[in-house]
Amino acid sequence: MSRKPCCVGEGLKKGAWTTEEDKKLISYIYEHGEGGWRDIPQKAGLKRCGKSCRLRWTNYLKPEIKRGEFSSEEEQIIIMLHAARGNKWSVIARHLPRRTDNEIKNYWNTHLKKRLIEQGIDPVTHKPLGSNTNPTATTQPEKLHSLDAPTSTSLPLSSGFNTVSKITRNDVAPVHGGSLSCKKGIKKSSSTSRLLNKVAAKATSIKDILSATTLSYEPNGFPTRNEEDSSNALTDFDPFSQSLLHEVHATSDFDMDHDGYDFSYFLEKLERDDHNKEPYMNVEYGHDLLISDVSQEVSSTSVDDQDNMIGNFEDWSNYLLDHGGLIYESPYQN
DNA sequence: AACAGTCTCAACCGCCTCGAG
DNA sequence: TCTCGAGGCGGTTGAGACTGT
Repeated sequence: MSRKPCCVGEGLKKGAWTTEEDKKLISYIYEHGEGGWRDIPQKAGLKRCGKSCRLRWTNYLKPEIKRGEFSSEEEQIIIMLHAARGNKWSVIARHLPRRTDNEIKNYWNTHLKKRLIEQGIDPVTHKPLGSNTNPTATTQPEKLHSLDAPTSTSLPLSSGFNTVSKITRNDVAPVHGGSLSCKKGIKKSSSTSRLLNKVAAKATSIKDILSATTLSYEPNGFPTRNEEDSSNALTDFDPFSQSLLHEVHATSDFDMDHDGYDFSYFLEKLERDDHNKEPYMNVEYGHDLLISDVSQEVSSTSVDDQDNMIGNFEDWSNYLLDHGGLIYESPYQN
């Protein structure tokens, strides 16, 4: 017994939405609010199925959606979260204010995945491609960590990171076929390790990010317009402002051309901490690094969950800040 | 200019989850 | 407890844009 498909109906239109249809949908939702998607097409005078209306609204028309090119910080947060959670686009989207899961998914599939491959990193496992046999997957361990990090980065098999290594773009053999292009404004990516350091530097602003994007809504589903508070945050807020970037660049010697990929060390530390039951960050690899309990995944409206996420973010950033010397010093750097 | 190959991303599809009755 | 429908989610598709020859 199979369920009747949602979008079965005579004369229902498919394909690209027209401006006129958009106007009708926006107008209806502005007046009546979101919800009751099944009834919206008829009430709004649209020959679309409710699901199509919902997708069009949530992925494209919703006023708070941020469109346009992803910043390098957004890119790297995606990479990091993908490493932690896999293709959980909706979970990743919750950590990227004003981005939709669909947009993130598309961006991953068309840009980031290729770039990781180009760098010799398996986009599924986030391990070096062919790590068991690839001699380039090992580098001088003494160069990897300036603190008391172990010189070996091997992990137990169960961790899924048994052969994690530090690699640089210069280390990576050309991808088979070698024609992965970076089109349309794609910048050379920086490494996840730099991401972690950058995010750590910014992590103290995460509360601001979250609070700035905690919007109140009118009954019609649109953000409350209040010049004094959250609406300013909505329209003006840029979680990756140039001033922040400037600070980060100043402290991390940001260099797009010489990248490491030492996220693995971070994960290794998590693994060790978990085994040792160290209190300050008790999460396992495979759990959300920001939201340690899957059952507590963030609801965008839950204060408790948000606090929980902030707490995890702080733990995470503290870890990174405590290991500020993690940045891999590439032997190829000048 | 024309064509073919490639890329991008909006939109669709089908399954899953959750809550109401 | 079960059924059903709404909404959510991740994978996939295909039209149009872009690029190379």
